[in-house]
Amino acid sequence: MSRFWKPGTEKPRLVEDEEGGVLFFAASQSSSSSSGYGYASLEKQRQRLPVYKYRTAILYLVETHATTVVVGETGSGKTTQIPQQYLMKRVQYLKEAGWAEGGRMIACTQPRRLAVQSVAARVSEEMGVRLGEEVGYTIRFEDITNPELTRIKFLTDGVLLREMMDDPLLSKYSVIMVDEAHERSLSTDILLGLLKKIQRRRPELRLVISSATIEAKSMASFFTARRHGRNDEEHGPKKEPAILSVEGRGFNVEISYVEEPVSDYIRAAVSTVISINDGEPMGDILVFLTGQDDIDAAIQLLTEDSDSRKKGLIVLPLYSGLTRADQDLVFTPTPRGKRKVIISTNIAETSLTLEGVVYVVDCGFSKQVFYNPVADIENLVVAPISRASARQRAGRAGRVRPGKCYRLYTEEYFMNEMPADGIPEMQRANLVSCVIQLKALGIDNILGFDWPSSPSPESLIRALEVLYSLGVIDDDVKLTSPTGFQVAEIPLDPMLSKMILASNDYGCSEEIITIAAVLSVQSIWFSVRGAQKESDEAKLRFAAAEGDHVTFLNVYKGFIGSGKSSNWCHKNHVNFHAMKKVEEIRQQLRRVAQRLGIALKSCEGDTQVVRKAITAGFFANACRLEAFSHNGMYKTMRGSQEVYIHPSSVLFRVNPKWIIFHSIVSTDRQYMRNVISIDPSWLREAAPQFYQQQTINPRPL
DNA sequence: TTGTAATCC
Repeated sequence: MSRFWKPGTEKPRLVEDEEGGVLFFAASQSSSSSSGYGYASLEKQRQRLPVYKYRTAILYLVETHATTVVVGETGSGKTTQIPQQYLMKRVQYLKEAGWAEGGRMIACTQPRRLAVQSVAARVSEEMGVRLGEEVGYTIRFEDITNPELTRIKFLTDGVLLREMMDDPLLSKYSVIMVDEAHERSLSTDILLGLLKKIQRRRPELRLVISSATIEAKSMASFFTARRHGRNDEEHGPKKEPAILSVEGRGFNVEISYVEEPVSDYIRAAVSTVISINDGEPMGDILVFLTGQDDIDAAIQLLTEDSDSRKKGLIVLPLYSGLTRADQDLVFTPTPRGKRKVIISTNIAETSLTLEGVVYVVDCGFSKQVFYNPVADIENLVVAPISRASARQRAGRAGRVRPGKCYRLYTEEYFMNEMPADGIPEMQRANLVSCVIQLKALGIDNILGFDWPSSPSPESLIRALEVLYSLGVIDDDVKLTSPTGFQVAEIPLDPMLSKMILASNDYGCSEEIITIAAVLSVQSIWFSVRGAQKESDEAKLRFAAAEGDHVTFLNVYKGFIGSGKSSNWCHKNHVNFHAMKKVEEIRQQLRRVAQRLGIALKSCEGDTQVVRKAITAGFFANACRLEAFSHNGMYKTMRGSQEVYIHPSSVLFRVNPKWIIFHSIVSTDRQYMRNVISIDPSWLREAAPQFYQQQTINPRPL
């Protein structure tokens, strides 16, 4: 298809930069107003967005380049504007050219569900169409699109990856925009690698990669073909990616650093808040700490300070584990004469935007997961953030007017020691799900896959080992049929998927699907700090001697028996919202299971078959109680690691001889969460090649 | 005798 750019119309100024990319500089000097939108019409608001000025450039670049990297801060309007500007031009062109519409859609991916919903709503409003018609969205459990009408579709990158299993070339789409690519989430990175492959097969496909930082350069070089073919513009797009820089809408943020490194960032954060309150004009304060413990400690210190109480500080915590009602408190407008202090985890860095923040206090750390492929254990550790994160945090102060950011580390540290970019999740995560997804898409050479950032070979090999032991891949590292394909089809971790497949043989698919759904939510228990005692007592009402998984079945049964009552949940310290989510996941899994030919069947209380099915998926997590152990020490069958049952488990202090755990949290010890007792003979039944006879019999000490 | 950074299908 030829491009629609028409010579003679307004032409963007393009400048070749030193690396062969195309950099577009602002065509107009007129500054767009950045202040609040007031009562301006939507169209007026839109014209104020920086990206509006660049629309012809964007259209031109996308038409003439296979890949366009758009760099722009949040708020530049690139997410909402690029898809619709592009669509309108394209539809107009196709009409003018007398062509029927190709029927292909524009996809725009986001890492988070909430972003998908809000951006789709915004764009449909701007275009004056009903959501779900020309503009729609798809997230898990929600498909608000119409196959006949939808032209722009917003979706999570996870959903787009799932769509590839049915349509590997994503042939439904003519343009795919990957937003927030700089966040480098696992699914974004997988998607980028796959899109690069698709591009070779579909030269007419256009990619727009949107990134917030100077990471644009590495994105562009990733999408640059290794061997440069002839760039024949008459017959196709340029292979070299274009880079388009869109100015941001934010205000200046004045940065200050501490002169000496601080030894206690919580105390430092609190005293910074107090001095802002004493010496700076009105405006809310956002403090970045690492987790709930830090936040509670800081709030404690702040409320002890009688001065801050007197001076009308409203102190609010913010983290994902809070209830929605508590989270919503941070969005309520600050009363006149008062000042809000929001003490938050990383959730305020990317996932939600707080209006009214003028001051940011940044401790320089966040909690991050690191996967150890040798031990096959994920650790959550407090680690230094990157300079990119630090800039993102600072930017949160400049959304309504010029702001200030107080960094609780030295400028020297920022310049010389702080890493420029964070480590992509791909290099920190367990890759079992990622590898099976690629396998299902026919990527044979996983180790040689062209990743945006290569994961460690150790992690890949560990993932392949796990999949091999599950019987999901064979000796030739190919997906087995039907098991491998079925496991890939189920939207869960492969060990959970295998457990569901096995439940068919044991006649307990209804129970196992419930268990899989419960294990997919954070926690079904409602926990209030300081009220563990009541919570523990409530838990005992459901406790099963077999372990936590069977306990979940009892809770689920009670929940259904109550008519899914929130009151029942409240009385039993069960999290109603978590149970609603369990129901949703459960319904989806039942549909998938039926599609795979799994009979939906209940074992009517036979907990032995339930535990056997669990063993079929989680045999690698078997542990044996150490002989003569007085403190409940277990050792993993694989690797002989010291592990303990988590005190929140119903089997805590019960210490059955043989158990299987679902996951490990490592703090001062390695604690197993969600454990179930088993008979060791089931291990050989589930995985004969994994458990040789001799490893199960206790060795002489 | 204890903890839950943030996401997603």
